[in-house]
Amino acid sequence: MEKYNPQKIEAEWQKKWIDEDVYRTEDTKDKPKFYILDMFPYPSGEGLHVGHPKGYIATDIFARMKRMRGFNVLHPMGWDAFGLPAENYALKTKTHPRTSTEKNIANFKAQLAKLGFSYDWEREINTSEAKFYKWTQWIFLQLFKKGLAYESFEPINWCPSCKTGLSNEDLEDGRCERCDSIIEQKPIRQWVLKITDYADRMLMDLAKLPHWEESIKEMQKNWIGRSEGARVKFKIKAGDIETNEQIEVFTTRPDTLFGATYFVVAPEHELIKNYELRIKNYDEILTYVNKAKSKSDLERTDLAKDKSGAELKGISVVNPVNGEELPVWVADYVLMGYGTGAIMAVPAHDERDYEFAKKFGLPIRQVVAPDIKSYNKTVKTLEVLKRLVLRAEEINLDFWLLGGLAAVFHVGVIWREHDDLDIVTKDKATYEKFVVLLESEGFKKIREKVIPYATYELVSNIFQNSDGVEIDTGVWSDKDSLKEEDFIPDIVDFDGVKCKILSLNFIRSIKEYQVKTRAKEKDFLDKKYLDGFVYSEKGAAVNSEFLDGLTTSEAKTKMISFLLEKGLGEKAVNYKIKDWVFSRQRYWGEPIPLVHCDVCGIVAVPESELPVLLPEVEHYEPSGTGESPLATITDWVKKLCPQCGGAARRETNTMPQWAGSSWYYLRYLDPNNDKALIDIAKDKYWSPVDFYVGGAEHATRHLIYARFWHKFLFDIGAVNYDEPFTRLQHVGLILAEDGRKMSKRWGNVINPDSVIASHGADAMRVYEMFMGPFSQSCAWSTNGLTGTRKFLEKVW
RNA sequence: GCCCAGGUGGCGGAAUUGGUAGACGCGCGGGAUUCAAAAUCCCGUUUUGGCAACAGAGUGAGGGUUCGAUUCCCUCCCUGGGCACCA
Repeated sequence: MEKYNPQKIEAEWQKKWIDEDVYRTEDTKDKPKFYILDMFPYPSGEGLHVGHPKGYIATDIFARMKRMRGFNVLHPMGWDAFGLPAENYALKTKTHPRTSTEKNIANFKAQLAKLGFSYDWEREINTSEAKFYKWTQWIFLQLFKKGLAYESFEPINWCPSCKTGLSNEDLEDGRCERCDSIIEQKPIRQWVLKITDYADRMLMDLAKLPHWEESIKEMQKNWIGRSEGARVKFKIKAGDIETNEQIEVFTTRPDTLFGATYFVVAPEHELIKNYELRIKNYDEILTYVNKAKSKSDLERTDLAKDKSGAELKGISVVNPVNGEELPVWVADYVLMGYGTGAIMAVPAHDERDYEFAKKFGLPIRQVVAPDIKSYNKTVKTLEVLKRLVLRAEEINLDFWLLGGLAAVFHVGVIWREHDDLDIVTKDKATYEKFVVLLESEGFKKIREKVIPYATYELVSNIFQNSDGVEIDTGVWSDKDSLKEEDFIPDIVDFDGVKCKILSLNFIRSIKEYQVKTRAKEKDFLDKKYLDGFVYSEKGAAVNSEFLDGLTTSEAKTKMISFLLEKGLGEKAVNYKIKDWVFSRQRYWGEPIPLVHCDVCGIVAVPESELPVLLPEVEHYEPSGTGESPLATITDWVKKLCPQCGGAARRETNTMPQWAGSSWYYLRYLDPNNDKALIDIAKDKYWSPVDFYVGGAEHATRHLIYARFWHKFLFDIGAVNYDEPFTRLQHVGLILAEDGRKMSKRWGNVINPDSVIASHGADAMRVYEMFMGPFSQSCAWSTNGLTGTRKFLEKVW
């Protein structure tokens, strides 16, 4: 027999696939659909290294399996083609970004082709092509019309090296994610998208995504950063006179209001300016404020540094709960960007306040004591088993198959309480109702349809509780493939009700037992609240008049209703996420389709005039003045106002690189539509994306932005579903053989082309799937690659 | 500091309804083939004792539940990732 020769085999078949156009995807509706997507790459000049295709290999295997199982599979690829590297390259070489991008795309495509992927290239997209970004601009206009895009002059993150404003998501440790420069706060005219309006929904709807990785959902949760508490109003006193002015704080611990001993505002807080004449030491305060403002965020938020601040002499505030007068301080440990930029300080129960109080000799008053009872808590443990169930979607019930010792089958009802975890009913009446139902109609069908998927390992499921022996008589499957997304397409029709067969987890038993006091609280109890020990946990209220003796959560509720009654506060929710700074003062991006008119103000470019084409320029350099290079093209900037016809100017800022990627997955469904974003009927069939694979570094950028835009598109009726990606899997990095990141700098990059030449594409594909847990980063090993090649030779 | 994920041979790593721990691959040892080497094929390979049969120990550490724990629960340690003066 001929020797295994991958180079020959692979070339032969890849040619055949192209000649016969086998991977063209039609919009036929006679098969169930499956949309499987890779995060599309930025076509860099470096080309692919072996790490890039890992995710593509996985999705390709999955797509092929789904096709063989009878699904109509959509598996497209495209290019995230706007962005800084092409622009920086243009600055250096005067090559137009479009030229270098096109070259890079051709290179990427050739490299991908050799790996034998089954993409439908008819649906290829490129975010920098006018026929694509026309619709990116269209989405922006819809956001603008709904008041979700606004112009702002507030200080924002500014990268002095890239000479552009950046969003919070674009920072890493206070540095520019691209060039590592330290970020400054600079007031720049900018466009901002109101992502905060969607914060709550983006958080709540994470619950709709059981097939997303926990770690990514967790990151998004933290990024959105919802906290519940109260807004409390403090009256301002100037000298001895109580004014009618009030100042608000946000707190998550309204129960500690009796422990407030002073009050702090951020250096940027308007109180300072407004009370200039009342503050006796205004010069001193101004010096402090200016010093704070001149620091970068990185310096200001450095945890290691000492607390600093100054007292605003001549003014004070009144604690609404006991009328106590509190001194007001300014300190840079309070941030203007969170809550109201002012806090009530409770040094006994907050580490930062404690540190500050110690340094400046402010009083400390305990109002929470650890509650021994609440730390000897009862813990519940669940025992979870997998069951075969019949799911009747029409009547929203699951039927639980029971196999008695005599192999007689009954059906029980499962109350659907959560998505994956259901509790078997103990209600006998309901249970018997369904037994009757079954006995009257077709045991036989259930036997025929269900039994092939079931096993009867009764012996291995005899359990003994402390109560005695219990025999589990359920019918379950030993087939792991019975996951919800992989339901067996067989439908059992019983008593006119159609049921799917699938396997579900359910709680078999709940055990309770006592847990001893945790070490942390025990330390505290032993010390009996000694000085030098901050207690920021829950407990019982003390020294708090009407709250005394209540647990922390009871005290919170009571305090909030007290404040509400007095009109001095209310329940409130706060988020960490900030609005999305959406404009960039750079060239290679989508022009923002707006016009500035002296008479009408800011006017949208009419949709019929889209796309606003990115004009050619002579110089790509960002001006550094807060305007993009487009501002220098006077002919282009000049534009008649669409509303009044008078003289006006185009907006010259461009969109960030995240704009195109926030919706590109939709365009694959209908890439050539020039009448609409996409045909809503095609969206109905193909959406949402069933399986999405890409790097975890996008958890709080691309994946937040895309969910935001998608929900917006859902709200304006442009799409049918309110979440874009059903299942998300992140792919781990491939490190170089020396354990470092693959990089030109280290000279340790492995090129897929040379691997394919030496071992073949199949060996590389098998090896990359075999390296270890898919989502973990892992070092390349030539020995391992050789192993898979030998394995393939044995198969051959 | 807080949140999340993880910790199994010389190495990458299998083992999820709680039921034979170490699949598969790499490496290593031995053998076959060869004049010799490479490649290939076969056998062995957690560890301790033993010529062997076999016996003991063993999934980061300690405890718990169970007839039975890599798997469930608690406490602690370590590694990786994320967030961080977020009130």
